Amino acid sequence: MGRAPLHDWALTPGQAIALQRQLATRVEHRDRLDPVSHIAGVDIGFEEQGTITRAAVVVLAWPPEDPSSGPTLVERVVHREPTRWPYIPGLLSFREVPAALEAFARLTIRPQLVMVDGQGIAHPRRLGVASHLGLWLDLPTIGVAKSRLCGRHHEVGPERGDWTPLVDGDESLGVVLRSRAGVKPIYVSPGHRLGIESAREWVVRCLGRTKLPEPTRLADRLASRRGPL
DNA sequence: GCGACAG
DNA sequence: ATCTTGTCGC
Repeated sequence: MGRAPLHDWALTPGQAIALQRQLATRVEHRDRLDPVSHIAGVDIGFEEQGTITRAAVVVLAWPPEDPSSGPTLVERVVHREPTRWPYIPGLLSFREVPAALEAFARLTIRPQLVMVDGQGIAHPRRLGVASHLGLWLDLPTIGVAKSRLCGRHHEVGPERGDWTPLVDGDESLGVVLRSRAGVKPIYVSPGHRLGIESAREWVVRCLGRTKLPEPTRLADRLASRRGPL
Protein backbone atom coordinates (compact mmCIF):
# COMPACT_ATOMS: atom_id res chain seq x y z
CA MET A 1 0.00 0.00 0.00
CA GLY A 2 1.39 3.40 -0.95
CA ARG A 3 0.17 6.66 0.38
CA ALA A 4 -3.31 7.79 -0.47
CA PRO A 5 -3.52 9.71 -3.74
CA LEU A 6 -3.43 13.47 -3.39
CA HIS A 7 -6.83 13.60 -4.94
CA ASP A 8 -9.58 11.47 -6.31
CA TRP A 9 -12.46 13.66 -7.35
CA ALA A 10 -14.99 10.84 -7.72
CA LEU A 11 -15.72 10.45 -4.05
CA THR A 12 -18.73 10.41 -1.75
CA PRO A 13 -18.76 13.09 0.97
CA GLY A 14 -17.88 10.44 3.53
CA GLN A 15 -14.88 9.29 1.52
CA ALA A 16 -13.83 12.87 0.93
CA ILE A 17 -13.80 13.53 4.68
CA ALA A 18 -11.66 10.45 5.28
CA LEU A 19 -9.26 11.61 2.56
CA GLN A 20 -9.02 15.05 4.16
CA ARG A 21 -7.91 13.49 7.43
CA GLN A 22 -5.21 11.59 5.56
CA LEU A 23 -3.99 14.58 3.59
CA ALA A 24 -3.98 16.90 6.59
CA THR A 25 -1.09 14.88 8.06
CA ARG A 26 1.03 15.86 5.05
CA VAL A 27 0.52 19.60 5.40
CA GLU A 28 3.71 21.41 6.44
CA HIS A 29 3.14 24.11 9.04
CA ARG A 30 6.61 25.60 9.00
CA ASP A 31 8.14 28.04 6.51
CA ARG A 32 9.69 26.35 3.50
CA LEU A 33 9.67 28.70 0.58
CA ASP A 34 12.13 29.74 -2.09
CA PRO A 35 13.08 33.36 -2.73
CA VAL A 36 9.90 34.96 -4.03
CA SER A 37 9.89 36.59 -7.47
CA HIS A 38 6.30 35.70 -8.41
CA ILE A 39 3.11 35.39 -6.38
CA ALA A 40 -0.03 33.77 -7.75
CA GLY A 41 -3.64 34.44 -6.83
CA VAL A 42 -6.42 31.88 -7.37
CA ASP A 43 -10.19 32.10 -7.32
CA ILE A 44 -13.15 30.23 -8.74
CA GLY A 45 -16.33 31.64 -10.19
CA PHE A 46 -19.40 30.03 -11.78
CA GLU A 47 -21.47 30.47 -14.90
CA GLU A 48 -24.74 29.07 -16.23
CA GLN A 49 -26.48 28.74 -12.88
CA GLY A 50 -23.44 27.04 -11.43
CA THR A 51 -23.14 24.31 -14.03
CA ILE A 52 -19.85 25.72 -15.32
CA THR A 53 -16.87 26.24 -13.04
CA ARG A 54 -14.49 29.01 -13.98
CA ALA A 55 -10.99 28.91 -12.45
CA ALA A 56 -8.81 32.01 -12.62
CA VAL A 57 -5.12 32.31 -11.80
CA VAL A 58 -3.06 35.48 -11.92
CA VAL A 59 0.69 35.85 -11.44
CA LEU A 60 2.21 39.04 -10.07
CA ALA A 61 5.86 40.07 -10.11
CA TRP A 62 7.43 40.52 -6.70
CA PRO A 63 8.52 42.89 -5.37
CA PRO A 64 6.48 45.54 -7.18
CA GLU A 65 8.45 47.83 -9.48
CA ASP A 66 6.20 50.71 -8.59
CA PRO A 67 4.89 50.26 -5.03
CA SER A 68 2.37 53.04 -5.53
CA SER A 69 0.52 51.08 -8.20
CA GLY A 70 0.95 47.63 -6.67
CA PRO A 71 2.59 44.52 -8.06
CA THR A 72 2.56 44.02 -11.84
CA LEU A 73 0.36 41.39 -13.43
CA VAL A 74 2.61 39.24 -15.61
CA GLU A 75 0.39 36.29 -16.51
CA ARG A 76 -3.20 35.14 -16.25
CA VAL A 77 -5.15 32.00 -17.10
CA VAL A 78 -8.86 31.17 -17.10
CA HIS A 79 -10.05 27.59 -17.30
CA ARG A 80 -13.70 26.54 -17.69
CA GLU A 81 -15.13 23.07 -17.11
CA PRO A 82 -18.38 21.39 -16.02
CA THR A 83 -18.99 21.72 -12.28
CA ARG A 84 -18.41 18.37 -10.58
CA TRP A 85 -19.38 18.89 -6.93
CA PRO A 86 -22.05 20.87 -5.10
CA TYR A 87 -20.98 23.33 -2.44
CA ILE A 88 -20.78 21.55 0.90
CA PRO A 89 -19.27 23.47 3.85
CA GLY A 90 -16.00 21.76 4.74
CA LEU A 91 -15.64 20.08 1.35
CA LEU A 92 -15.05 23.15 -0.81
CA SER A 93 -11.75 21.89 -2.21
CA PHE A 94 -13.39 18.98 -4.01
CA ARG A 95 -15.46 21.50 -5.92
CA GLU A 96 -12.70 24.01 -6.67
CA VAL A 97 -9.25 22.41 -6.69
CA PRO A 98 -9.62 20.28 -9.85
CA ALA A 99 -10.38 23.33 -11.98
CA ALA A 100 -7.64 25.35 -10.27
CA LEU A 101 -5.11 22.64 -11.14
CA GLU A 102 -6.09 22.76 -14.80
CA ALA A 103 -5.56 26.51 -14.81
CA PHE A 104 -2.16 26.14 -13.13
CA ALA A 105 -1.13 23.56 -15.71
CA ARG A 106 -1.41 26.24 -18.39
CA LEU A 107 0.82 28.70 -16.57
CA THR A 108 4.26 29.31 -18.10
CA ILE A 109 5.61 30.85 -14.89
CA ARG A 110 5.95 28.82 -11.70
CA PRO A 111 5.24 31.12 -8.71
CA GLN A 112 6.97 30.59 -5.36
CA LEU A 113 3.88 31.52 -3.34
CA VAL A 114 0.14 31.15 -3.93
CA MET A 115 -2.76 32.98 -2.29
CA VAL A 116 -6.12 31.23 -2.44
CA ASP A 117 -9.65 32.53 -1.89
CA GLY A 118 -10.79 30.41 1.07
CA GLN A 119 -9.36 28.84 4.21
CA GLY A 120 -6.01 27.14 4.71
CA ILE A 121 -5.72 25.15 7.94
CA ALA A 122 -8.60 27.09 9.51
CA HIS A 123 -10.82 24.14 8.67
CA PRO A 124 -12.58 21.44 10.76
CA ARG A 125 -10.04 18.84 9.63
CA ARG A 126 -7.26 21.36 8.97
CA LEU A 127 -7.44 20.95 5.22
CA GLY A 128 -9.10 23.95 3.64
CA VAL A 129 -8.91 24.61 -0.08
CA ALA A 130 -5.58 26.44 0.22
CA SER A 131 -3.97 23.50 2.01
CA HIS A 132 -5.34 20.94 -0.43
CA LEU A 133 -4.15 22.95 -3.42
CA GLY A 134 -0.76 23.54 -1.80
CA LEU A 135 -0.19 19.82 -1.33
CA TRP A 136 -1.08 19.11 -4.92
CA LEU A 137 1.08 21.91 -6.34
CA ASP A 138 3.83 21.31 -3.78
CA LEU A 139 4.00 25.07 -3.27
CA PRO A 140 3.61 27.35 -0.25
CA THR A 141 0.00 28.57 -0.08
CA ILE A 142 -2.02 30.99 2.04
CA GLY A 143 -5.76 30.94 2.55
CA VAL A 144 -7.46 34.34 2.40
CA ALA A 145 -11.16 34.04 3.27
CA LYS A 146 -13.85 36.69 3.48
CA SER A 147 -15.69 34.95 6.30
CA ARG A 148 -15.21 32.38 9.06
CA LEU A 149 -15.56 28.63 8.71
CA CYS A 150 -14.38 27.55 12.15
CA GLY A 151 -12.41 28.79 15.13
CA ARG A 152 -13.06 31.63 17.56
CA HIS A 153 -11.63 35.10 17.97
CA HIS A 154 -12.04 38.39 19.73
CA GLU A 155 -13.03 41.56 17.96
CA VAL A 156 -10.28 43.02 15.76
CA GLY A 157 -8.82 46.48 16.21
CA PRO A 158 -10.08 49.21 13.81
CA GLU A 159 -6.80 50.13 12.15
CA ARG A 160 -5.49 48.72 8.91
CA GLY A 161 -3.08 45.95 9.89
CA ASP A 162 -4.69 45.20 13.26
CA TRP A 163 -5.23 41.52 13.84
CA THR A 164 -6.27 38.96 16.43
CA PRO A 165 -5.60 35.20 16.62
CA LEU A 166 -8.08 32.68 15.27
CA VAL A 167 -8.04 29.67 17.58
CA ASP A 168 -9.85 26.39 18.12
CA GLY A 169 -9.28 25.07 21.62
CA ASP A 170 -5.51 25.03 22.09
CA GLU A 171 -4.77 25.16 18.37
CA SER A 172 -3.82 28.34 16.49
CA LEU A 173 -5.43 28.35 13.06
CA GLY A 174 -4.53 31.77 11.69
CA VAL A 175 -5.44 35.40 12.19
CA VAL A 176 -8.39 37.69 11.62
CA LEU A 177 -6.96 40.76 9.90
CA ARG A 178 -8.28 44.28 9.46
CA SER A 179 -7.03 44.71 5.92
CA ARG A 180 -8.77 48.04 5.52
CA ALA A 181 -10.31 50.47 8.01
CA GLY A 182 -14.07 50.41 8.16
CA VAL A 183 -14.63 47.04 6.50
CA LYS A 184 -15.16 43.50 7.72
CA PRO A 185 -11.86 41.78 8.52
CA ILE A 186 -10.47 38.89 6.47
CA TYR A 187 -9.47 35.43 7.70
CA VAL A 188 -5.87 34.52 6.95
CA SER A 189 -4.53 31.03 7.54
CA PRO A 190 -1.51 29.11 6.25
CA GLY A 191 -2.31 26.60 3.53
CA HIS A 192 0.94 24.67 3.17
CA ARG A 193 4.68 25.21 3.83
CA LEU A 194 4.15 28.41 5.83
CA GLY A 195 3.61 29.38 9.45
CA ILE A 196 0.91 31.71 10.72
CA GLU A 197 3.24 34.67 11.18
CA SER A 198 4.63 34.46 7.66
CA ALA A 199 1.17 33.98 6.19
CA ARG A 200 -0.02 37.17 7.86
CA GLU A 201 3.10 39.10 6.85
CA TRP A 202 2.79 38.12 3.20
CA VAL A 203 -0.85 39.12 3.09
CA VAL A 204 -0.10 42.49 4.68
CA ARG A 205 2.74 43.05 2.20
CA CYS A 206 0.38 42.40 -0.70
CA LEU A 207 -2.31 44.73 0.57
CA GLY A 208 -3.23 47.65 -1.65
CA ARG A 209 -5.97 50.12 -0.80
CA THR A 210 -8.66 47.45 -0.89
CA LYS A 211 -9.91 44.77 1.47
CA LEU A 212 -8.29 41.85 -0.35
CA PRO A 213 -4.57 41.44 -1.06
CA GLU A 214 -3.70 42.05 -4.73
CA PRO A 215 -3.25 38.41 -5.80
CA THR A 216 -6.66 37.37 -4.53
CA ARG A 217 -8.35 40.61 -5.56
CA LEU A 218 -7.22 40.27 -9.17
CA ALA A 219 -8.00 36.56 -9.36
CA ASP A 220 -11.44 37.36 -7.97
CA ARG A 221 -12.15 39.87 -10.69
CA LEU A 222 -10.93 37.54 -13.39
CA ALA A 223 -12.98 34.63 -12.07
CA SER A 224 -16.16 36.65 -11.82
CA ARG A 225 -15.63 38.58 -15.06
CA ARG A 226 -15.95 41.97 -13.46
CA GLY A 227 -13.97 45.07 -14.29
CA PRO A 228 -10.49 45.21 -15.89
CA LEU A 229 -7.46 43.82 -14.17
C1' DG B 1 -32.11 17.46 18.70
C1' DC B 2 -30.25 22.31 17.42
C1' DG B 3 -27.25 25.64 15.46
C1' DA B 4 -23.19 26.66 12.33
C1' DC B 5 -21.69 26.45 7.91
C1' DA B 6 -15.15 28.98 3.25
C1' DG B 7 -17.34 29.59 -1.87
C1' DA C 1 -20.82 31.36 -5.48
C1' DT C 2 -24.82 33.82 -8.29
C1' DC C 3 -29.14 36.74 -8.88
C1' DT C 4 -30.41 41.58 -8.65
C1' DT C 5 -31.58 48.18 -8.04
C1' DG C 6 -30.78 51.61 -5.94
C1' DT C 7 -27.97 54.21 -2.88
C1' DC C 8 -24.31 56.26 -0.09
C1' DG C 9 -19.65 58.23 -0.21
C1' DC C 10 -14.73 59.37 -1.68
